[in-house]
Amino acid sequence: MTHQKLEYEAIIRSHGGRVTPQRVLILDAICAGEGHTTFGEILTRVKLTDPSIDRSTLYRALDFFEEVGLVVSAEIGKGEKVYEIARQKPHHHLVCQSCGREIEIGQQTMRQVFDIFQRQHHFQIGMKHIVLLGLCEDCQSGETESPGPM
Amino acid sequence: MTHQKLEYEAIIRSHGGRVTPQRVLILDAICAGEGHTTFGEILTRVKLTDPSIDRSTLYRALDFFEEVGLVVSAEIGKGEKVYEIARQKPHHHLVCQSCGREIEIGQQTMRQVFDIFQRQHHFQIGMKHIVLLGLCEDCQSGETESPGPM
DNA sequence: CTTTGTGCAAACACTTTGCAAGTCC
DNA sequence: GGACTTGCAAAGTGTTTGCACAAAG
Repeated sequence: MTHQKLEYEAIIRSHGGRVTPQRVLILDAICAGEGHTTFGEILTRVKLTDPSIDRSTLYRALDFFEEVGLVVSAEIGKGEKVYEIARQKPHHHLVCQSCGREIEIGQQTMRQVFDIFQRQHHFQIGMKHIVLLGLCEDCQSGETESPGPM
Repeated sequence: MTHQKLEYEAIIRSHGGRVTPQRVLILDAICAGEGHTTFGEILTRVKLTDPSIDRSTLYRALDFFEEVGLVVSAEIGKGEKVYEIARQKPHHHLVCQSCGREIEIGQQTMRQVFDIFQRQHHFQIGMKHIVLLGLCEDCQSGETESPGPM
């Protein structure tokens, strides 16, 4: 984790941002939470080291980290938002049954989907390449537009 | 929709609840929103007919409807909650690659998943029976437990 | 007539914003 | 020193709660 910190700093700086002790602390706190971590968890963890850190600082830092791609967030049930360090992962696709177009599903998206199954069925998806069929944005209007039961 | 109203009333009453014009209006408003409807949409629709209905009434009504199973809600991105009338739909499964166990994915779960693809890729999943492979709750601990990249 | 539901207003919780002081580079 | 960040406090949003009155059964 330590040598990665250098990379964080480079990314932060390359976006015109500054490396402050608060931000480092926050990143550490997110790392500390294996996988997804909630806002509250991060705040608690951060406050252990520096109780003077304000909620607004955390909000702003998380926004910034997401913006520069250091952190990804995903919504999980009950309005809870979870954060985690971004990294490269397997790909998944959406394929349009009408025009054949292939769309790569983003990391964030798949994370959200997997989290749902994990939370609601305690099931860990193991597929490294999922393909889901349906209609892409363009074909949704052109197609039969069947609004029937999902 | 009209003859279903009788069923709603029966369900409401069977739970010791009362059928008020407000509740009927709210149910109608949810029905009117083909599929998922947000809190705001429901409120707007309801207020068209009766502007005196209060937000708190809507919150309480939705809670009640969910409690008695008349309505299901699903979280979609950004803390938005969507509501819809509960009913039977196509099934999807999770299949354990270790023990072969088959788990049916709940309506709510799949709704959430589909909403994610819709929102983030504007893609409408058209599959009537999706099967996802992975590890079920029991096998997650027994198996290799590879915590590696997703 | 009893119990439940509604509307209103106040209370809460969570997030965002403005700004002066502090800090990074 | 200049630009970016922080902490604090205030303002927004969205949701919940207390209570007297109204309505359903």
